[in-house]
Amino acid sequence: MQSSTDGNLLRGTLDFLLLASLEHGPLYGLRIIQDVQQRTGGHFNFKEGTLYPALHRLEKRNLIQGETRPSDTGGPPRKYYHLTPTGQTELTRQREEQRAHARALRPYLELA
Amino acid sequence: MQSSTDGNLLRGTLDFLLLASLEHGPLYGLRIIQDVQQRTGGHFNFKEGTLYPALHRLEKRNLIQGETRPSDTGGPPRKYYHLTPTGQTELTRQREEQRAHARALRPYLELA
DNA sequence: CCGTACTACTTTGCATGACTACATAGTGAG
DNA sequence: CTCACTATGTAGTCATGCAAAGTAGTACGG
Repeated sequence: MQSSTDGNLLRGTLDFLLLASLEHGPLYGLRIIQDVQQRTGGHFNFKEGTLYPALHRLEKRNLIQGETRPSDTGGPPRKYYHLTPTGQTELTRQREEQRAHARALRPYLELA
Repeated sequence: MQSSTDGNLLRGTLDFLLLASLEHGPLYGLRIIQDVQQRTGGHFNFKEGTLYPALHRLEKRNLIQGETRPSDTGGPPRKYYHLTPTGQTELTRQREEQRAHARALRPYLELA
């Protein structure tokens, strides 16, 4: 499991997080996990069994594309993923969807 | 399907919406759907096949409790659900969880 | 070389839960 | 009796997050 989130809350957000992580340049798998952890103050920390299937899913949908490169710090080669044009479009769409979701939820979060 | 939301986004939010709907007094199933629709400006509108199993799930966890009452407008009897003390506690917990989720997501929603 | 450690990616199997579609039933009108 | 409307219920399907285990590549100590 992850530290802070119920798995159900990650659903429908994971793909968005991955796409958004690649928005400013290619990253490889394990690096994405660290990236998301940092940017969310440790809130999201999923494991490889969550990450890699998701990446493959996105690649199959042609939203991202992977490219294997040798590691520069020693270690096995890394698979760097970058957004495709379709992926960028989808990211924009999902960002708006996330915003709408947050907006719709707001009345339920205020007050007790 | 629903109009605005991807089903995955509803996951982990549905139970919270239901609990929150009952916070200010008992409601019956179909009425909850209308209630949520209204309070979210039509964003969430799930169907009976989504609602009832969720209600049963919550009742099995003793977070809500149902009570059948005759309809006051004609029609079949209605099952009014109300929060149990445990349910109220759980609602508070989930509300904080939702807030944390929204907070963690914020950096990804800003800017392009 | 060999064993160990670390990094990186992959896969299997499972459990959860939203959705579609359909089923059941109470009530009142005509 | 039949039709329409309301209300609750459920079976089957599908997507997907997760734990756990496996496979490699690289470097280093001996």
